[in-house]
This record gives sequence, C-alpha cells and structure tokens, in this order.
Amino acid sequence: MDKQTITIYDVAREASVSMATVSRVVNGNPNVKPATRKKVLEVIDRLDYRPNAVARGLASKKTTTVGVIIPDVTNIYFSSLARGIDDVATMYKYNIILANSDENGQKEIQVLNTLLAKQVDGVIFMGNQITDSIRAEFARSKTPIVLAGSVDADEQVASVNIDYVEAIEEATSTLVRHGNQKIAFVTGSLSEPINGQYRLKGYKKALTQAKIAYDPNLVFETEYSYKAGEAIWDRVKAAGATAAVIGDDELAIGLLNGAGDDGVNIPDDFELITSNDSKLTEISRPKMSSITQPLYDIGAVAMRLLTKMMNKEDVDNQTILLPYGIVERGTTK
Amino acid sequence: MDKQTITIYDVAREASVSMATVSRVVNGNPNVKPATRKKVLEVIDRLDYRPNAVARGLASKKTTTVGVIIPDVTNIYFSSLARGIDDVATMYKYNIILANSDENGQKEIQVLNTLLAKQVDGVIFMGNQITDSIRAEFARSKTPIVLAGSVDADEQVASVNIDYVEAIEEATSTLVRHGNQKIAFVTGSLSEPINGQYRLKGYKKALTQAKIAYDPNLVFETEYSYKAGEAIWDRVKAAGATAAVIGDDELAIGLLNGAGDDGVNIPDDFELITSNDSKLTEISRPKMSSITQPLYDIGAVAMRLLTKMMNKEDVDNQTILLPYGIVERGTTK
DNA sequence: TAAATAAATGCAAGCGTTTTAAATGCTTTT
DNA sequence: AAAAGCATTTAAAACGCTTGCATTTATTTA
Repeated sequence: MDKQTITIYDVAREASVSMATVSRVVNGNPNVKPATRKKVLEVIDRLDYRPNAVARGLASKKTTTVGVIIPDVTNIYFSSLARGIDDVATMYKYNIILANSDENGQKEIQVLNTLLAKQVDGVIFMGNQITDSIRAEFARSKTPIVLAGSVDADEQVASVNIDYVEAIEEATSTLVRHGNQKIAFVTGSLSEPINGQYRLKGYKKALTQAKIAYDPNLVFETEYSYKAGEAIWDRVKAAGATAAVIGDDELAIGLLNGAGDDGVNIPDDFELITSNDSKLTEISRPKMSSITQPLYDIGAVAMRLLTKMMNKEDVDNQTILLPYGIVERGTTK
Repeated sequence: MDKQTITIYDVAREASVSMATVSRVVNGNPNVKPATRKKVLEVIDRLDYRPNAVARGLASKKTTTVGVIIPDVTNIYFSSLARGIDDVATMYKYNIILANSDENGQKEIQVLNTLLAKQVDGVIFMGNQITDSIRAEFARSKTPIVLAGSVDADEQVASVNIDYVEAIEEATSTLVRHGNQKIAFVTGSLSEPINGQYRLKGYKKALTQAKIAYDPNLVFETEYSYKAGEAIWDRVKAAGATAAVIGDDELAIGLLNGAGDDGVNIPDDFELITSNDSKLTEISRPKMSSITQPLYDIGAVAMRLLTKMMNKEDVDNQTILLPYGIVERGTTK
C-alpha cells in the first residue's frame, strides 16, 4: 500500500550507476565526475528521492540529532535557552529531541536513557540538580553532554553559565548601596547548588563586605513560580525586609505583584532585583531591575560547544562563563 | 575505541538463544517460555544491553518519534501547547523533535522535509498560516499530520482548536454590553485565516448584532509581540476606541502597559479582553480579562489524535473544537 | 606508446533490529 | 506408539544507507 518509498537503489538503477555513487553525490563527496553528478541529481529530482535518515544513521552511526532535557518548556527562562540551542543546532544541521523532565530525577534518568537508545549524537541538559544517579548515567555513556544554565558542583561535565556568585553579590551590593540593611534572598530549593552554593555565597559575600550580619530568617526557599512569589510576600514582609534579591523572574514578578497588591510602593518602600532578565522584566509594572543574562546565548554557546565535542575537536575550556550585567529599572531606586 | 556497544547478538550468544528470541522478550512478545524469558532478561541486565532505536526503526519502519513544528518556543502560547503535546507523546512512548519555524514558509517547508527524512511517524504543526506550498508538502507525504492551535481554512488536515469566531464574538459582545461603541480589534496579520477570517468574522457578527457599524479604522493589524502592543497604543487611542479585543496575550499586555504608561485608567477609561488566557493574564496589573482556552489540552488532544492516526484507527472527527470561555478579570468593568 | 598515477566508480560487507517461514520439541489424541 | 496439534525457537532475509577496498577509466609521465 504505502510501499511507495523510493530508495537509493531506485535512483542508482534509473541513473545506471551504483548505489555508492548516488550516496556520494547525496553526501557531496567531491569524487564524482560532474557529468555523473548532474545525471544522478536529475534522477533524484525526477523521482523525488529523499534519503532515509534512519538508514543513514544506522550505517554511519550518526543521527545528527541531539537530545535536550528541559525542566519545563513553559518556563520562559528555559524556553529562551532552548531557542538558542535550536537555532545553532539548525545552523549545524542538527535537530533536537526535546523532553520535559519537571526536574524529576526519575524522569530525567528515564528520558536520558531513551535519548541514548535513540542514538542521539549528544545531549544538552538543563536542570538545577545534577543528582548522583544522573551523573552516573552521564559517565556511563560516551555521548557528549553539556549543561546549559545549570551548574555541576564538581565541574566534571561541560557547562555554560554566568558567574552566579558574582552576579548575586553585585545585585545584593546594589541593594546595600541603596541603603537597605535587611535584604531578603528568595529563590528555589537550597539543595540545588545554584542556590545553596553559588547564589547564597554571593549573597553572603555582599553582606560580609557591607558588614551586615547574615540572618537566616531573610533567606526564603520556595519554588520557581508566580504563585509561589505571590504567596511568599507575607513572609518576606513579616521578616522586615526592605528589599529582595530573587532567583527567578516568575517568582520575582509574583513577589512584586504580591507586594503591590498589598499596597506597598515599589521601589520606594521596597526594592527588588531579579535574576534572569527574561521578557517578564519588561512586562511587569514597574519594570524589574535585574541581573542580565544572555539567555539565548547561553543556549547557543552550549550547543556550539556540543558540536565541537561531537566533532571530537578538543575544547580548551569545558566550563564556560558568559558575561552578565545589572540593569536597574523600576524596582530599584 | 568506542566499539563498546552491546548488540542483540551479544545477548543472544550469552543467553544461548537466537536473536529472534531476544527480540521477542525485549518487545514483550508473549510467545516465549517463562524460563527463557528470565534467562534472557538476566543476560540483558548483566550486559546492560540497550536496544538501538535506530536499527529498530529501520527494521520496523517506526521511529516512535513525531515532529513538532512551532513558530517560537519562547512564545508562551505555543510553549503551552508544546507542553501538552510532549506530555501525551511521552505517555504513548513517543519523543518529539521540536523545530522552530518563525512562521517562515520557507523554513517550515525545509524543516518539514528534514522531519520526514528522519522518518517521524507523524507531525504536529503550529503556525497561523498554512500556505499552499506547505499544504502541498503535507499532501505529498503519507505521514499523518495534525494542526494544533492553527486552522486550515479548507479543513483538509486534522486540527484541534477552539471556535475562534464564537469566542471573539462573545468577547466583543461583552465589551458592547459594557457600553462600548468603539471597540478596537487588534491582532496579527489579517492574511492569517485565524485573524482575517475567523476572528474578524466574530468581531463583525458581534457588531452587527449590536447594530454598530463596522469601522475598518478600528481594526489593527500588527505582530504578536509585547513591543508591537506598546507601540500600537497611540494609534488605538487616536482612533477613539474605548475598548479592545486582542488576539494575543503578549500583544495585549503590551497594549495594556502602553495605555497604563500613558496615564489611562484601566478598566474605567479603557477596557480590554485578550485571547489566550496564558500565565501572562494573571501577571499583568490589572489582571487581564480573557477568552479562556485550554492551551495545554489543545496540545494534548492534538497529540492524542495523532497517535490514533499513526495507529491507523479511524477517527470520527478530524477537526476538533475544544470548549472556550470568558473570564473577566481586571481589564473589564 | 607503454607504464605509472590519479580520478571515478562499483562491489559487497556491514550497521543492529524485526519478522516470516520453517524447524524443533512436547503434549495430546486416538 | 504413530499422528496431530501447539508452543517455542531458529534461520535468514530484509530495512536503506555508508564505506573500505578493488576495479575500471582517464590523465600524465617518461
């Protein structure tokens, strides 16, 4: 019924050459006489032949597809990275298999395995928690892997990020400079290295430098969501904070609106700096001051790095830090 | 060097059975004696054998992966659909190859072709414009295709949507009922059927029913972006509109902020209803009244429909309309 | 012009599975 | 106890392409 598929063999027959020759012209191999190439190309065109990538993958052991594990496409931070990834993937003729993990260790492992079963040439992993089991899976496979916007405490696996400790330190210092003494630090789970190690460290460094005592009651651990931000406002307020550094934009906008709905004037009564400079920062009112991160570029660079690894070029630096900045918009004085 | 891969043949040898038998136990074929199955399973476990999906795909002519063409993952409307798609895909053991098209006809065709070359079992297409050339590509392949959140004027290809004309009609009527006579209709390109045919039709129907003359000057055609929304406020204001129905949330929030920044009091001086009920509607201040669409479900249902088609079950209804609603939040009186 | 070298092309062996037809064992029947 | 009938299992042919090596053809060189 649907036995309508044209194979390389059909082309070879029609053009009266061997499959090898057809394969060569399809793959742009220069060792083909121009006249032959032309003849083959005509037949390909006439028969509307389309090489079967699966067969090609089996024979060549390359699928030109990479796996992308993402916590949630719906989160603008990650989708921005994903867009960067896809664009450079396309540029290098790769396709991406996108899989949502919900940051669930179980799912991550499971998904990683099906990606490897599908023989992806490489994988890009996003997720704030690199558990030991996932690290074990990474190690077990010889497939190149790079983390995008996600840190590995051990720096064993390639990654591209910004310097989170410096960035948060600078953000916090900005708030200090504006006269704030009680600055809340609100972010996701502290068990995630990016929060518990890097960001927290930056936060503490800024406090130390300003000779402000570190107060655990000003550290708020929640989840990355708008609702969580709205919900946590009361606690932040109760703690007496006059400003906050926040680890995620959705979370930040939640907190911002929570405060605003509570009648607090921002930035006069309360200042706030968020972390990802996604679209959301321009959308809120007032617009949010933020650490600026080149989200798209982080994804793009991660993918570029991966192409090098897949190509077995050796890379000088496995852990790349891209430059960040601070933009002050309406939520800081 | 990396010749470390274990094949079904290795398992067969170690378990002293044939490849066929191993294949059967791997695929859960019941025609295997329990004792044999156990033995094979043990070897699989011991050797840490992982079936090669590419080889499997070649032999079985099924890749258990579907292609997903999306305008831009970064757009919350589409990423919401994508999430629904991925979730049910996973549920049915499929993976998705995600490709951004930027609604660029050229890219769409190109991407569709590489997806087909990769032998995806089906494809889900998102994009507001089904050009003739893309339709031709659809027709040319026997691969099942379904549109998600995208209409095909001819209803030739399967799709999942809401009833856009009714929805916009209802939104517009709501605004009329609130006393507005000059209601702007702002959306993306009118050359896209969803706008130029469906939504516009709903808008006109509501006006006709309210005996309000249709005024082309109140129809604004722009692009789906925050910036575009901010930018168009001046024109909407100049046209003397007292309310607007808007085709996209990012666009709407742009318009909303544009008006707000201009000192306009919403909803007292200007009312607005947007279309997609994405997260953004809750994030804006005031929160936006909106047509409610089950975005996630549209994606999920589209994927479910696709699984049926890939499975050659016959489906009763190719063009599915999911229920919508209207929520009035802070941008309507 | 024969020999040597280089350029094109063809052969055929994989790549790792699935799958069909055939073979082998075991039980049951009669 | 031979014939039948089932349940298992095996052998081997695809699946559609890449690729190393051999072969043929064209081009130089001497």
